[in-house]
Amino acid sequence: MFFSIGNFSKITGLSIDTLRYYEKEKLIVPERDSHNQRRYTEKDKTWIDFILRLKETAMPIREIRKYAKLRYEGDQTMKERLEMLRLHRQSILEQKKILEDNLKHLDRKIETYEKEMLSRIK
Amino acid sequence: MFFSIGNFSKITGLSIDTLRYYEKEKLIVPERDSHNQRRYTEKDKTWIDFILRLKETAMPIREIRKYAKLRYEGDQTMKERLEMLRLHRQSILEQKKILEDNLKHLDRKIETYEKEMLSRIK
DNA sequence: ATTTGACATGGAGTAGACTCCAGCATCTAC
DNA sequence: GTAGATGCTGGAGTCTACTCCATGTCAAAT
Repeated sequence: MFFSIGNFSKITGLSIDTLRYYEKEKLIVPERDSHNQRRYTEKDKTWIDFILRLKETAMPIREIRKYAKLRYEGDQTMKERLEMLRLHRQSILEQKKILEDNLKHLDRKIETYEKEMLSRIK
Repeated sequence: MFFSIGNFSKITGLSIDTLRYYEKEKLIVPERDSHNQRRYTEKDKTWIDFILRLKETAMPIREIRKYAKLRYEGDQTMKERLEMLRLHRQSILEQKKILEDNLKHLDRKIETYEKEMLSRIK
């Protein structure tokens, strides 16, 4: 089964322009049919879902491109990719820590505000 | 005690240009001395630390400006600010959830990769 | 008295990640 | 056989958040 760029846009939620931009940046490079139109596959769907996860965890396109390059090079780059994933895992843990720290701080601030509001009513 | 923009830059870790940019965006507007030079205070330090926390939790400058405006308007805007903080708290929880979900997924992927690597050695 | 250093302003430039557009090809429906 | 939908390319434009630059003021050091 293949998807045209329009359909792939719908199932991924990415705009057609974004898909073409990602292709220009070599993140995802679909095959072309006899009329030079893009044919995205199920595999492309799996791949873009992972790309989106990398984006959600703040990986810049430059870095995703590095990973994509390895991936398109095939199995012999597995070790290198695994290394990238391990590093990225660390980055996610750090992002989580920052959020948690800020959440704690925010909760204290909200509490202070609430007390202040109460004392104002009295 | 006052800080010149140079000193304030050092203690906040923000560049002088960024501080001036934040002022243009009305995030933090320090007093001026008789020579029109900026005089940042301890309060400004506390305030910018909070701004940085908002930035770390992905609040755009546009939104921080809204909060800053309320804050500069004084105590009567407290309720509104509290409401903003509560909403922002929700946003942090959502960001955390996304990270956690992605971490779980990444961990499974790493495991798969590791198994694949092992089976390759055999 | 002049050089140096920190500060000021207004405006231009940059990086990243899209987003939009003009001009052209192809397929389908009427 | 023409209109409309969909696709293609190359390149320009947009938005956010800075970052850099030219020009100018002022005070302290030499």
